[in-house]
Formats: sequence, C-alpha cells, structure tokens
Amino acid sequence: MTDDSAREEIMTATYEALCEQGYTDLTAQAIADRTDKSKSLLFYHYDSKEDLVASFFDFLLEQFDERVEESRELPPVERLATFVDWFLYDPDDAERTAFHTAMLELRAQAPHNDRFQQQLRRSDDALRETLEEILRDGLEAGAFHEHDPEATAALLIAALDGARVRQLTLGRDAYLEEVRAGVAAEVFDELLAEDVAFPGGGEGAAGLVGGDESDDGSQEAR
Amino acid sequence: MTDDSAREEIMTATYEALCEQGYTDLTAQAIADRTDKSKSLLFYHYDSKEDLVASFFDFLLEQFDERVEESRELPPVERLATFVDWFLYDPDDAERTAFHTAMLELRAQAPHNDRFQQQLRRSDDALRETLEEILRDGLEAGAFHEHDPEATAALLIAALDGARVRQLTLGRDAYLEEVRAGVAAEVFDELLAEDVAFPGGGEGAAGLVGGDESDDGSQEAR
Amino acid sequence: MTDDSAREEIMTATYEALCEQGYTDLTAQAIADRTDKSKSLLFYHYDSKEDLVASFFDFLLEQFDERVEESRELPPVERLATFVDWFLYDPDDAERTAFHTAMLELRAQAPHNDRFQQQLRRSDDALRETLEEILRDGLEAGAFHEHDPEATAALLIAALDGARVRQLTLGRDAYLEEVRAGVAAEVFDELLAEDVAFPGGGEGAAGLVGGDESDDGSQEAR
Amino acid sequence: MTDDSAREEIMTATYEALCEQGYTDLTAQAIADRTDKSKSLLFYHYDSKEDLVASFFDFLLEQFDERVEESRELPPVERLATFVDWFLYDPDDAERTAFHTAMLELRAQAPHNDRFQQQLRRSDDALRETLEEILRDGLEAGAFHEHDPEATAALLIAALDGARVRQLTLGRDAYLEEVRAGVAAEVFDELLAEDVAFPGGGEGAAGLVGGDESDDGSQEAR
DNA sequence: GATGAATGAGTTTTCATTCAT
DNA sequence: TATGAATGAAAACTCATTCAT
Repeated sequence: MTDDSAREEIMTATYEALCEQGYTDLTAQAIADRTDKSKSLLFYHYDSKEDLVASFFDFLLEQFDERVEESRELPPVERLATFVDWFLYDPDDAERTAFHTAMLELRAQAPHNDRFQQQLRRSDDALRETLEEILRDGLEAGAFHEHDPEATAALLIAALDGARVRQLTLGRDAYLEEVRAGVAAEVFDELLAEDVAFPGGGEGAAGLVGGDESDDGSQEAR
Repeated sequence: MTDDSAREEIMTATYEALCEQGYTDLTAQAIADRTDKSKSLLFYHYDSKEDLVASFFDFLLEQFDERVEESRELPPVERLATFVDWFLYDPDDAERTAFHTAMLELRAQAPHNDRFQQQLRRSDDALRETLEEILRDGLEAGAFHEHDPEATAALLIAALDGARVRQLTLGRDAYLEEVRAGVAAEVFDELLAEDVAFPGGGEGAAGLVGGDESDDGSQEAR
Repeated sequence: MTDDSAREEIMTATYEALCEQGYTDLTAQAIADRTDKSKSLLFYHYDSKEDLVASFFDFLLEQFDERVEESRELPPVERLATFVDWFLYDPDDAERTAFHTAMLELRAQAPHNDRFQQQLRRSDDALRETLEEILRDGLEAGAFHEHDPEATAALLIAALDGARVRQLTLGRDAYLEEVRAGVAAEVFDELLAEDVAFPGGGEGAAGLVGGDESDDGSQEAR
Repeated sequence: MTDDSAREEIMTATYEALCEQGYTDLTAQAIADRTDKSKSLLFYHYDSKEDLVASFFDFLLEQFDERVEESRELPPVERLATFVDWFLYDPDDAERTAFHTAMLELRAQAPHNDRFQQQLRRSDDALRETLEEILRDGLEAGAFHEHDPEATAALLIAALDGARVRQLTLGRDAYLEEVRAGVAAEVFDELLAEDVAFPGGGEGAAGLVGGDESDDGSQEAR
C-alpha cells in the first residue's frame, strides 16, 4: 500500500470518527478502529495527533474549496443559486450533514487554535472572493441591479452560515428553509434585474419584509 | 458555605476555565483551580462532570435569556436595536467575546449531545419568541411596514448569528461590521415605516442591494 | 497514609527497582510493582518520572552525605579509616553493593543530565571538604606529617572511587583489596607520624612501591 | 555495499548516537539517522539491538586495546607516561571526552548485563597485563625501584580511572589535574630509580604527602 | 542487500471518579 | 461539607522488530 492510499484511508477514518463521536472524543484509537490498520501506523504517517488533525482540516477545506470552485463555468445567476444550495444543504442528506457537522466542530476550536484559524482564513478568503466574483460577473452581465458586491457577499455569507449553524446545533430545519426563502425573495426583489429569473428559490416578495409566503411546516420549530 | 454559593462559585470557575482553555481542555482540575475548594468537592455537588457541564450550560443560557428579556420595557424600535447590539457585540469587549466563545464551543457539542440540544432549543424558542414579539409589537404600533414576523425573525437571527460565528472563528471583525451595516440598511429600507428612525445603525440604502455606502475599513477582511 | 510515608515507600521501591533492573529499565510500572500502590499514584506525588528520579537521587545523596558526616566525632586517624572503609565496602555486603550500583548508574547519566550533575557536585563538595577537614585536623593534632590536604584528598578520593567503580563494573574484588592495601601502606609510610597507628589496614611498606605483601587471593583478578 | 563496510558504518553511527544522546536514548532510529541507510538494515546485519550494542562494545574495547598496545615499542618509562596520558586525557579534547563518556555509560550497564561484564573483564585483563609488563620491564631495565608490579598496577589503574570517572560525571577537571600531579610525584619519589626522569609529569615531591606544590588553578574544583 | 510500511507491547501521563476521614 | 489520597481506564506516543517487495 502506498503512502498516499494509507493517508487517504486515515483521512476517511478521521472523517467518520469525527462525525460519529465529535472532536472531543476523537482519539487515535477511534480513528484506527475505522481503518484496517493499527493505531501505531497513525504516528508513522503523522508526527502527532495534532499534526494529523491539522492535515485532516486541510483535507476538509480542500473539499470545501473544490465545491466552491466547481460551478465556475455557470452563468452568474445559476452560479449564485448553486452557491446558496451548497450552504443551505438538504438536512436529510446524511453525508452533507456529517460534513458540515465535522466542519462546525473544527471551526469551534479555532478560537483556541491558531493553526486552525489560519486555515479557516485561507478558506474564507476563497469563499468571499468567489461570491464577490459571482456578483461582479452578474453586474457586468446586466443580470443584477447596482450594488456593493463586498457588502452583499459578507451579508449573504453570514446569513447562509448562520442558518446552517442553527440547523446543525438545534436540529431545526426551519432556519434553512426560512433563510432560503428570505434570500430568494431578497435576491428576487433587490438583486435581480427585472427580466431575470432565479432558479430554485421562491418568487414571492418574501425577505425581511413581506408577509405572503405560506408557513414552512418545519418539524418542530416553534 | 451553603450549597448555593458553592454551586455559584463552581459555575463561575467553569466559565473562566472554559473561556481560558476551551471545552476540550476543560478538566475537573482546571475548574477546581479557579475555586478555593478542592476537586473532590465538584463531585459532591454534581453527580458527574457531564452533569456539571450541563448545569453550566443552563447557567449560561439563563444569562443569555435574561439579557434577551431585559429590554422588555423599551419601545419596539429601540428594543430591536438592543437586540441587534447584543448579537453584534463589540469584538474588543473581552468579556463578551469570552462569553460567545464559550457558547460556541458548547453549541458545537450539541450535534453529539442530546441534552445540550434540548437546552439550546429551549433557548432558541425564547429568542425567536422575543424577536417575533418585538416585530409584532412594532407592527401594532405602526412603526414597521407589513411583513411576516416569523420569517423576518428567522432571517435576522441567522444573519446575526452567522456574523458572530464568523467573527469568533475567523477573528475577522468585518463580518460584524458589514452585517451591522447591512441589517441597518435593510431595516431602514424595508422594515421601518417612513417616519421612524433606527438608533445606532447607518441610514444609507445599504443591504443586499445598493452600492452607495462607503467602505468600512475593517482590519483584514478581504 | 501521610504524604511522607507514601513518598518514602516510593523512594524505597525506586531503590529496589533500580538495583534489580538498572536505570535503563527503570519504569514507572517497575517502581509501582514494588509498592502496594498504583502506578498513577506516582504521578500524584511527583510531577513526572524525571522529577521522581531527581528526588530519588537527592534521597540517595542525602544518605551518602549522612554517612560521610556520621564519623564527625572520631579522632582524625580513626575518622580517616572509617572514610576509607565507606568507599572500600565489603563486596559481600549486598546492601552496600546495591547502593553503590544504583549510584553508579545515576552518576553515569550525569554527562547527559545537568540536574544530576548539579546534585553530584553538591555532594562532591561535601565529600572533599570532609576529607580535607580530616586531614587538616590530623595535621593540627600532629598525627600526620606535613602535606597538602587538598591534593591528598583529591588523589585519595580518585583512588578509592576508581577501586569501587572497577569492582562494581568488573565484579572483581581485587581492586578493592589492592587499593585498600596500597592506601594503607601509603598512609602508613607517608602520612602517619611515626608513633601513630592506622586501624584496619596493613602495616607493611606496601603502596605504589614495596613488594613484600602476600597475595590477596581474589577470586579471579589477573 | 559489503557486509563489512556496512557494519563499520553502523558502528560509527552508534558511536555518534551514543555520544550525542547517551545510552538511555540510544534507539535504532537514532543510529540509522546517522547512516545513509534505513533502520531496517540494522536488523539485517544484527540479530537484535542488544546484539548490535554488544558488537559495538567489542568495537569500542578493541579501539581501547589498540591504544594500550600501541606504545609497545617504547622504553618502559616513556610507555608508562603514555599510559598515564591515555587515562588522564585532555578534557578539552571533545573526541576523547566523547569516547570516555560512551564507555562509562556502557560500563555502568555491566552490573546488569553479564555479556558486558565479560567483555569488560577481557579488556581489564589486557590493561593490567600491559601495565604490569611495563612495570616489570622497567624493573628489569633498572629504571624502577623494587616493588610489586601487580599491586602497583591495580593501585595506579584505580586512581587513574577514578580521576576520569569523577571528571566525566562532575565535569570537574580538578581531579584529572590533581591525580596527574599526585601520580607524577609518586612515581618520581617512589618508583623511579634516582637517575631516571619521568616525562610529562611534575617532579616535585607531591603525592599523598608533601605540601610544597603550587595550586593548580582548576576552574571550579572546590 | 535494502527499504517502507506496518505492528504489538510497552511507556509516560492524564483524568474522572471514589472513599476514608 | 470538605479534602487528600488513591486508582482504573484510557490517552498519546515510542520502539524494536518483522516482512513483502
């Protein structure tokens, strides 16, 4: 077995362990148990557990960045819709839920872990640049009304991330749905030029204001 | 020492330990060290560390809820501004930063800890109800335009929480500032009836759309 | 059980483990096994294994220093004889052999362990000062011929220590015996004033020179 | 690479590792790191680490024995002086210090390692025989006064070894210097026939007795 | 000959928890 | 109430050794 396939196996096992048990219970043994290798091998491939976890964080962020990049060839409006979908994932999709849960755990360590914070910042840079690029491309293409891409990007990311965080921590789908509706309405009302349609979202005048959308029926919110 | 004062001392020590070292390094010893009592006493007052931490989480959430309640007697618009301020805290305020960091750590455990999730939901209920009440009161008072309070509350909370989470994890103040500006603009444009002023926020037509506000000069965003 | 008796038990167990297995195999487990306590208790009483071993070294050196001091009230010549006997111990005395073996092991670590070296130096200071005091007292009392106490002390200690080291490492008693004879002769010939007798040693004109003493019959030397 | 050159490379690497890190930290990896070969190769050439170290001890002792032999063609008095110099090495000579430090470490294992003790005895035999031969040759040549070569050899070796051991463990050069002076004086007074000069040492009436030599100015002794 | 990958047994250390006092 | 002493279980990490290639 090559070094690479072993490392890949370890990364996958770390992913599984993290999703199943959480960061606090992420032990070398828990990782090795999800491998057909021994615990000592982890330390053959990585200098320390800290090193392994940092590598895993890189591995996660790379996947994240790839996703963000993937849509590059789409036209701005579709690309924006894809971007939103990536954040407002389907909570019944176990795999994505697992991914975002693992991410949240590692992100929550960042205030106590400089290396993690550095890694997160690199990823945040890419994320913001991508969204700003989408917005600027849309402006140029005449699909969007005039606006400040930087401010819009920050606000949009905050709302999307907040919805996801609340869904993950509360187990309440309502945030995903209401933010999706709100963002769609917002985009529809404010961002899109009159003759442009936004795929996947609602079309009513929802948003921070506007009361005509129906209730969402989320499992247990409220 | 009475049972109550001992428990209070332990809660405070837990708070300090959690802020200084993070959840992962939160040991019984670390808590006892911030007390003038012994480690064994922790287990006299609490059945287990898990029990202690759950109690602490209640303690934290109570403080949170109190804050949310505090503004009850203000008129809706001021109350909304206070609400927003609570979320978009001053990142130079070490005490609040510590509070929110500790909270984030515990929230990130929720996907693996049902008890935590239950506690969080109770708190989320109170939070949403409060905001919806503010919005409904404002509607009644004629201070706000027509809108759906539930949807607006969810969207607003998501954006505010997202900004805070990103500030905490990235150490980037920009999110706080841009979301504050965006929310203020949104509220100004969409929510407030024409003759009502919103305290503390900007008044430009910022938000998801509208490009005329000046740059915010955040230290390192972008 | 008081802290002190536990610590004493640990020191004794360390002594036994060191004698039986040597420094290289001195593990926390090996120490705990010679105790009726658990391995974890070692780390309750000492910060680390290194700390424990350094404490043990202090413990050993204290015993050594006590021995050196013990003879304080004897007259110089008897005191010198006692001093020599302490070094040139009876190799059939298992307890003393164990003590010196343990000491040698720890001493051999000193070139790689500053703390050990510091401790050794303190002990060496005491040793030399004691011997010099004996020699000076003897000079004053007129029991010894004129000589340089410092030089004599260094030479004597080197010879005695060397004999002991070779006995321990080679298992050859001959060194102890021949150095005893040599030192006795030397002292007799050179150090003692004419009318003073030296207890315990030979009286012939042995030493670096002088061939009339009988063979010593050591088991296998030569 | 031939078997022999590989083994030689390993021996050299072991030497370096032992000098730099000490016996306790002498790992197969540490040895391999000082080689341009892999760790596994060590076990191709040696059955076990124990076997390797024993071989290394042979290797060391051979060097030692060679040194002792080297002087064979010199006349007795010069040969004795060379012998003394070999023991009372220059403590600023890093290479020799390293050699003697490594030796001391291995010697200190001997009480717990029969194989080591056997090896040491063989070397001790050679050493004593050599010194006795020197002394007998000197007697025959009329350079030395009458004395017992065996007793003198044992005494001299003990003093020289003791000085070296104390220098190595205490880092105190004084022992080397004072023993050198003492031995020189002793030899001058007692061993050398009247018309023979001893090279390299002092000529005063130093030794166990005789107070007229000047102080040695060692860095930190006393 | 030579090595990278792999591992089992063991090492030091940590920590929640218990208990006699 | 309060604690010092004690511990079992498990953590991260090490290391001599093996083996397929």
